[in-house]
Amino acid sequence: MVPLASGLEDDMREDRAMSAPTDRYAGHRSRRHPRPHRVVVVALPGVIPFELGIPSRVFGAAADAAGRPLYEIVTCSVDGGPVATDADFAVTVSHGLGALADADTVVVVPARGLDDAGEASGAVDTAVDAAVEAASAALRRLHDRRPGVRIASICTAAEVLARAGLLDDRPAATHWRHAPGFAARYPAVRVDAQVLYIDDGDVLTAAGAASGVDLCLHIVRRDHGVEAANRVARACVVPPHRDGGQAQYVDHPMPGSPESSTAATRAWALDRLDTALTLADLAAHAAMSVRTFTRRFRAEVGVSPNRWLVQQRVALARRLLETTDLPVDEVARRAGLGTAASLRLHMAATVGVPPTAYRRAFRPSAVPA
DNA sequence: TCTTTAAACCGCCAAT
DNA sequence: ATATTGGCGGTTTAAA
Repeated sequence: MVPLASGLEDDMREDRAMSAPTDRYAGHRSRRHPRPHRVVVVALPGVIPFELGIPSRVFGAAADAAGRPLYEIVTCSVDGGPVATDADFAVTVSHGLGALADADTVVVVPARGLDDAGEASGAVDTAVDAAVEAASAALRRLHDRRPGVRIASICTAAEVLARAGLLDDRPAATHWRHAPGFAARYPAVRVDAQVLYIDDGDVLTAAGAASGVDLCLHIVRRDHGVEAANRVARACVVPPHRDGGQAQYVDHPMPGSPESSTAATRAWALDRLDTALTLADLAAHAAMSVRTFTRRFRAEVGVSPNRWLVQQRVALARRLLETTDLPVDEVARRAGLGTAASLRLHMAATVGVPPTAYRRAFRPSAVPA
């Protein structure tokens, strides 16, 4: 008899689902052979070059074992104006929104002026506003006509998706500074300010620029598996996997309203992961009973306190393995996991790779095969 | 690998 | 009346 509510089982199921094809992406896979998967990056006027480069960098670095590119990248400027591109990658530039017609994945990147769009004053940059309007109308049409197309946004570009109605009744991530106004403007959107990114199937949103990298990696992982995504991560010199956050599967009461009462305690705990932290310690810091703390934590974060703690500890251990040559025992100690045996156990369960092999992928010289 | 033991988890429910 | 709290205890999980 398998325990029904075993969290570990859940996690392992998640991991398997993550590396295996799922039904909702079947369409993308079957279409892969006729022509490469086409990613269209939508640049609004005033686009921020740094953010514009994120999808092309990540998708551009994705290649199969033979080195052939897995994605074809087209950047299109909404207003038909010129877009500065990165010469390192084969990026086609298209003027206007026509390129959307045969997109498999669309990524909308943020632009200046979006972050304070529709602020209380009502003073909206009209050029940006017109472009947002045009882009969202085009996305709306695309979504209606070809429901399988993936549409993603990075940072404040969630504005465009929301305007198109694509986020109605769905969970969405956006930049934390942008979140309150955003939630007020689009009450139908379930804004989640806690997570890095949210994959809601055909609509995906990332919170900030760095999480935009995480989201793009996540897409590569879904399309082509963990190996391909890790190759991209190494090429881009970023950690291969930051989880989008379990909160995406939690029903948030309503956007904006409840300030998470455990956030301060989480930050506090993150600073002392190397020490022993009991549930009682955390509850004491939050000035709540253990029972209330556990319950609130579960509601706000989506996982139980200890499970979250272990996740954070494994994440820290991975960072140490990636960036230092500390002995595995020392890594385990600094991450608060006690012994190397414990670290190995957790990494096997969540990452699927034991510590030394994991390090070898990042620091070949430090760990002779 | 198996055993032991402490801690965590969460449904239930009376008290607030 | 409804909502939140926090103690209890059976079951599950993790560390040694």
